[in-house]
Amino acid sequence: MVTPGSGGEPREGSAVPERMPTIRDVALLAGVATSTVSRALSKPERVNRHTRERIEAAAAQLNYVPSSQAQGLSSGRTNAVAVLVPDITNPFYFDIIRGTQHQLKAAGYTQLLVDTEESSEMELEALHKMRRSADGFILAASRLTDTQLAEVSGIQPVVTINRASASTPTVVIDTPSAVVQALEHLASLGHHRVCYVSGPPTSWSNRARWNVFEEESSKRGLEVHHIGPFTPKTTSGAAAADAAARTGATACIVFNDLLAIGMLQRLRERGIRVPEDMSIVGSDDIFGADFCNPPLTTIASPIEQAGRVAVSMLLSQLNPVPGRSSRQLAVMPTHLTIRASTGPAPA
Amino acid sequence: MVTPGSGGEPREGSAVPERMPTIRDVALLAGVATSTVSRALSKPERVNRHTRERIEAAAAQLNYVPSSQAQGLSSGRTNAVAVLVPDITNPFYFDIIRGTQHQLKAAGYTQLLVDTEESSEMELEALHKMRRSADGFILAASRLTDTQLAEVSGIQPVVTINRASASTPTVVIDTPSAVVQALEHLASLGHHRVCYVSGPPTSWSNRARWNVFEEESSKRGLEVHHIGPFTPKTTSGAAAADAAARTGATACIVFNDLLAIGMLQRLRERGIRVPEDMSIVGSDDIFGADFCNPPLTTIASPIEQAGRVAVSMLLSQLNPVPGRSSRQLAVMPTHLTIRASTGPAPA
DNA sequence: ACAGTTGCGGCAAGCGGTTGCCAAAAGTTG
DNA sequence: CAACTTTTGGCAACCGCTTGCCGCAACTGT
Repeated sequence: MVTPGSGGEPREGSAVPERMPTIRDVALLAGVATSTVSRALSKPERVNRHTRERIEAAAAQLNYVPSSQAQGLSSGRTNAVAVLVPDITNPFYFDIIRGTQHQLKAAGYTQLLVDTEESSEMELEALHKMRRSADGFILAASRLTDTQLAEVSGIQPVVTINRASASTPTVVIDTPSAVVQALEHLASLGHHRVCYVSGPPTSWSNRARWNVFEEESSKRGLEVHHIGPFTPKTTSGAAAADAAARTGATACIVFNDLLAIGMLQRLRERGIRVPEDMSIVGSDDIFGADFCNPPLTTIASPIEQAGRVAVSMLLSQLNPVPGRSSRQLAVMPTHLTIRASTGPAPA
Repeated sequence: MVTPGSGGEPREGSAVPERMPTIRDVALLAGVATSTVSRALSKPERVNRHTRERIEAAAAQLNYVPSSQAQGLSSGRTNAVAVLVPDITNPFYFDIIRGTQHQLKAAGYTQLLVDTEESSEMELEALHKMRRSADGFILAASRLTDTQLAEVSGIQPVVTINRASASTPTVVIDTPSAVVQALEHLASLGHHRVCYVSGPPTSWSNRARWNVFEEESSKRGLEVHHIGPFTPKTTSGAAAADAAARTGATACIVFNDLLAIGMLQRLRERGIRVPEDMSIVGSDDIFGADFCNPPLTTIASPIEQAGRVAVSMLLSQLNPVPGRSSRQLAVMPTHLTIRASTGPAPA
């Protein structure tokens, strides 16, 4: 229709559906059975070296790539791992994604990335729909209840990140202990009225941080305030900043950097100086925390590493070593990174 | 071994390998043949409504989810699209990933995310290894040569982003035209000596920007400088800043925001004021460009939308509508977002 | 030289769907 | 009411690969 040329030459820019070589083609070329090819490629020791080399040559010549689909069908494993994050938008998760991606690739797995949009329903749905296409799941900051989580992890291999639970292997980032550091830091700067700026109520780590905050603050005799919840986005920072200013607190520990950065912007607009009038501590040390204005004092977390560890834990669950039982909990250390958003309490 | 309890109750936290329901189970329960189930689920009109409802009920009851593997095996499509980006670390690609992810999910596709680490070899390798597991590819800022690209896109459906090529459908972000705007902006502020801070030499968009920059600068009688190439990361900003300062230029247009933000930091360290002593224009308007110090004037691009459009183009290539031939080129508009990093030329 | 191992490769039965083809059932028409 | 068309559902052959089982041949020890 387009070009009535002789013999249907491939149109430029469109895929030629030329049949891909199969294991059969390789077997034929190498003069062996398909089973031998399969073994030569996956369990090299199961096949004579000479035969194997012939097969490898044939495979190379044909440019053969096994179909992971077919492989999966018969072997029952997909060699893929799904990573579910509440919000792809959030730089925090990007570091996680980067970590998982890296480690998964190294182990020969494919990463299936899913954005659950902070919704436990979507999370469950993905978990359900993908159970056939992934060997395991990594849930970053899962919004699931304990019950749901237990149920899910009874059905398929799961590792959670920043969501402790008895039923599931977990890697948690130890922000609570750094909250203590942050509080000490603020106290030593002379702050007496401190405020916790809360993130999503469904977030386990938010609850964990608040608990420590409250406990430690009162232990130190500080006047404690609590505002929120706020959506953990820079855009919610304005509301958070206003609310924080109203409490009369001179220092805030904020659920995460995103929110903290948003607050910084708003405070600046309102002429509230940071740190002279108010100190701000964020959490996560995401991309941007070092170059915002002022640079943010924050609870630095090895986020990417957390992603990596999560993958390791999942993989050791998928391919268990008979002797050693796989680790159920990894705690990633954190520390306070002090930059310019914290300073002495106003006189 | 762990608990010698009676009858191997599932160990907490480990997956129970309970067999998943297959299409056969559904067929049995509904009292029809598997073929009918298959059809009821994929081509509803091909089956009597009453039968279909019975099948749907059975499927729901069994909690049946078709195995995408098996589906793919027989149908030849995987319902997955691979997205290759040069560097997951780079916020620019976050936005692309977000866009593709969104659109792919809406179309019922799975996204396979791959980091090619700025290497054309890894890109080719991924393209090759995954050709069985993905129906198509989206190459963001591909590092491939025209020849390689042509070859690849002759074999499989590909859409590129920010990498124009005759052989492949492409969505380009029209930064060049915004470079003109930026240049005008700078000229109107009285700048006469301008510098282009170059990104990776393998980047098509870098070349495109430089070409326009050079042409338009000289057309306007500006003294043009060129420094680089630099790796597009904030850490390269220091070197870039130093080099830029040495040229004597009063304004820089920088390959991307990452690099620009890095320069901002370095300039500040060196006591070179932005914009009083030097104006900086970035490109992309990534996360962070609005809250760095000073906020960055930049060429804003609808990055996420570019990702979405790329997916649309790919999908229309995968499922062609007989009548209409699919679009080969989409140009995304850009505009200059003026913030605080540009100002009048120093006297 | 003989029975017992061991190494290596082939056979064939799936894995869980899809789909071309066919036949029975149902609906149409003159 | 017979002949014809249209629905509708079943049969069975794959899709490409893995794997349990088997048998042959070469090797071992006595």
